[in-house]
Amino acid sequence: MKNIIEKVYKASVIEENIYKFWEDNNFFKFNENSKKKVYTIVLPPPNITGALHMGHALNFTLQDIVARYKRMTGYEILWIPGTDHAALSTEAKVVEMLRKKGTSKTEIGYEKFMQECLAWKNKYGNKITEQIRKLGASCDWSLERFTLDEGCSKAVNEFFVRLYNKKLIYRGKRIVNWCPNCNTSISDIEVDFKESESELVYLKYFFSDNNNFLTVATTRPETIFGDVAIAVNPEDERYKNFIGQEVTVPISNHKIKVIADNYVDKSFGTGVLKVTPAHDFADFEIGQRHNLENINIINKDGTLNKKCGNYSRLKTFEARKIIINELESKNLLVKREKIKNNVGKCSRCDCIIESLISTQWFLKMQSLAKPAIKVVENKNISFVPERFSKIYMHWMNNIKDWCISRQIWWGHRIPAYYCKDCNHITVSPNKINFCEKCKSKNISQDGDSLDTWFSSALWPFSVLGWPEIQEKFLRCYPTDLVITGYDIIFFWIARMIFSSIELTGEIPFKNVVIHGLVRDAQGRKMSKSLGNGIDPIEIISKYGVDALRLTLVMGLTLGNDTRFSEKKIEGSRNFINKIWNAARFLKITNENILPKIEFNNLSIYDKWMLNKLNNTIQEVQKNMEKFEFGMAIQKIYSLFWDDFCDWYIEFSKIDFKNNLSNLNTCCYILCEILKILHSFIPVVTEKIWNFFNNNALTVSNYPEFNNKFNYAQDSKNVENIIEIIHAIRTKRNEMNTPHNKKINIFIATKSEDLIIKNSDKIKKLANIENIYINKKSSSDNVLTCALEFASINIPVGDLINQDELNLKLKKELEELKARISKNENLLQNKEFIEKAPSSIIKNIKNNLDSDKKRYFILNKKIN
RNA sequence: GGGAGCAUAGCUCAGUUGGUUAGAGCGCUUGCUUUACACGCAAGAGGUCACAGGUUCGAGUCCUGUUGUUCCCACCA
Repeated sequence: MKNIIEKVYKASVIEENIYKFWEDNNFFKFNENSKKKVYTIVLPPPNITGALHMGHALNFTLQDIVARYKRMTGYEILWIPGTDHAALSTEAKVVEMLRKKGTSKTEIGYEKFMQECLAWKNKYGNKITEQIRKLGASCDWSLERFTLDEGCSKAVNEFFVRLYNKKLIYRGKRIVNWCPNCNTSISDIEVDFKESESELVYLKYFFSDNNNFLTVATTRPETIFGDVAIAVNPEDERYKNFIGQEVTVPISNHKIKVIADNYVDKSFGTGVLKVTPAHDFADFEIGQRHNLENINIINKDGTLNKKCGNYSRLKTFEARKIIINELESKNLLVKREKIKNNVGKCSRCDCIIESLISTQWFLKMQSLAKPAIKVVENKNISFVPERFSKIYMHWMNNIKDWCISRQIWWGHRIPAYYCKDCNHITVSPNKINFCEKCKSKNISQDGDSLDTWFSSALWPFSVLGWPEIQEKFLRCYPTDLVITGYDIIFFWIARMIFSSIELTGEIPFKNVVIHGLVRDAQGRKMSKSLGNGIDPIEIISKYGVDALRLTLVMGLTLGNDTRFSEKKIEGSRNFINKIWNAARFLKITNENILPKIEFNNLSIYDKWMLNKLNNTIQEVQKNMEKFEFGMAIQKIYSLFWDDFCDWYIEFSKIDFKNNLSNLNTCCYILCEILKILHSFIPVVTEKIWNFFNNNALTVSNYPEFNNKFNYAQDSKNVENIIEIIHAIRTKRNEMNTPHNKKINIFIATKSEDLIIKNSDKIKKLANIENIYINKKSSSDNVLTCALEFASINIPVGDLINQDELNLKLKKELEELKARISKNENLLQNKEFIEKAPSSIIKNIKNNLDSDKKRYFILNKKIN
């Protein structure tokens, strides 16, 4: 064995086998017959486009930490993996691929195109599921799903039909966001408003019956062809008299009326607004209010249409420049000025969004939002951190109808059929071949597909077999947890909530845990355009998945962004190597070592360590229940490194020699720490566990807090020994005496017994030749260290600069003095004594006593 | 325009319901091949907790305001 365990932990070699070991043994498989309580986690299915990024790594790490923790604390875990068909993104990728091959989607046709997309899914979807495994995610692969598989499609159709029948889904000709590049409508939340430099141009609209004109300011002069009115605020004294009069649109020369509408801001521009209902959401509403015509002047490819005369076929932004020139040359321009305004861009391709009128399917939101607000208000669903519920609430309270149809092929085809004979629309979950009204066979299915989030919204229950109500659904729904980034609260979380309430009558999950973004070392968002993305899979092959997971979760605060850097991951790797070596040390010390507490043979050091472990288990468990992962791992880290390695193993080494009983206890403690570490760093812990156990760590039981490990007095004694050793080491350093040089010390103490009994430890860890207890040092030239229960004197030769030392002592004395008087004042303060809890008062009294003792000794020494 | 987050050591960040002398990792200084680990060990330096008020016996933590910064939402053409 000695030769087998490498001195440095080699992650890549070991990781390959461990996940396979878990999977082959079905450890992550949901057991329907289990009597355990079920804990269900909703896994956010990654897109099948591209590879997993750092955000996924964080997301899966957090989910897996919970899954493994819950599994070890006795739950039956249901965690169903899957992928999302990512309608628009995938279609764009496949279209691009076809373009490179010299063909196109229209050329190959619908069926063939869908096959191409499916081929893409099979290729890249599998790559992604492999990567999820690499991240160590302990999900049940036998239940893997895809948002476009048969079951999900069935759920989607059912959803559509039910809501259509309730008149919550409707088809209408309305203004929508149109991406000329993706060539489809998109929903409001897929538009990002970005500040950009624009030009505000002031145009003259002449009155029909005189030579006066009104000046209108606009950033989009090319849309004048679609003007149907100009609007002023009814309260605006400047323009009151013009309301109802007729003006001529410049260049276009069609006549429109001046109308009054409260929407118009008197202070912006000239206070006169041109109304173009077909190409502006606000104008659309004005148009509705005043019963105005919608003149669509923009084609779906972002060019002006034939209503624009000479300007037709030009891109809107090209036409704009030329129109401004023409206006200028015809003296129809008053002025131009640079302004900053928000321009809507497509969140997927960053192309400028056109607003235009189009026939689309919409989901009516008002009535769906109400119960979705209530369940969060009532805390049936809790957001962690809490503040995200406010963001959710605000959005839900101001929600608008959701445009759910997309002019693309890859996705769930809209289950609506149009009758060419009677114009009736039949909406059906199954394919039909005749009109439900006139029975004509002359029907065709809607060519559009549904927004990808329409199917994601059903994910928590569609993966449980809904619309059929199966045993699994009854047992596992509502689910317990979903973890996701704050960037998809609206896209996904909100939509799952209202869909679930509407369709199942239940909330989809009880807890929504929100994490932030993973940024680069400089705090920048990782992005393709910046080229600063770090591939988690590359990091895994270099440092191992445990190191990656540890880095992502160390110091993490939920909801806040976190930075990832090479430096950080080195630290994590070092920690993992430390665990590896501690285990290696125990194993090579005695091959027959077993994780077993030898209660008859416990030293005070064992008891001290068990006591610490026990307390940490309790604290960590509290943190885990509250999803405080960063805090939990911090405590385990410190327990392992600072307490277990730096003190406990070092103490134990002295007793080890051939004492297997002592080693076994040490091994037991290590294995308990492995258990609480396992959910964070599953691979290395499983591997090490394997040194000492025949079973699998991943299905072992999480340790529980136990009062029998409350060894208060022994622990206190060990703390005192540690304090002595630490004090000596510090003094040694002040004396410039290296650790490898033995020294003698004199200790004055009332705890003579304790020190005698543990002198071997003190001698070893502080490298002492002789300890003289309660004897006077022959030399007067000594360094003094005053502890609460002992005073240590170290004889020194002429090695030491006495002045420097006195300076230090004086500084310490000053500090002591200040603290003593502060605490004395505090204890004399009546209000403090009355109001402060007794434990605080007691602590202050204790501190005061020990400070006074130290002060006394040091003061004596210095004078 | 509305809302939210952040501001703590040189850097990156923790800090749970207010409670002794505010923590970690990295970096830095000094020393060390001490029977696992130099991806290590030991010791150390380094902080008016952004600023100004307030509540309280007691404030990094609660309240009000200010400044800086990041983000989200919103139809200023």
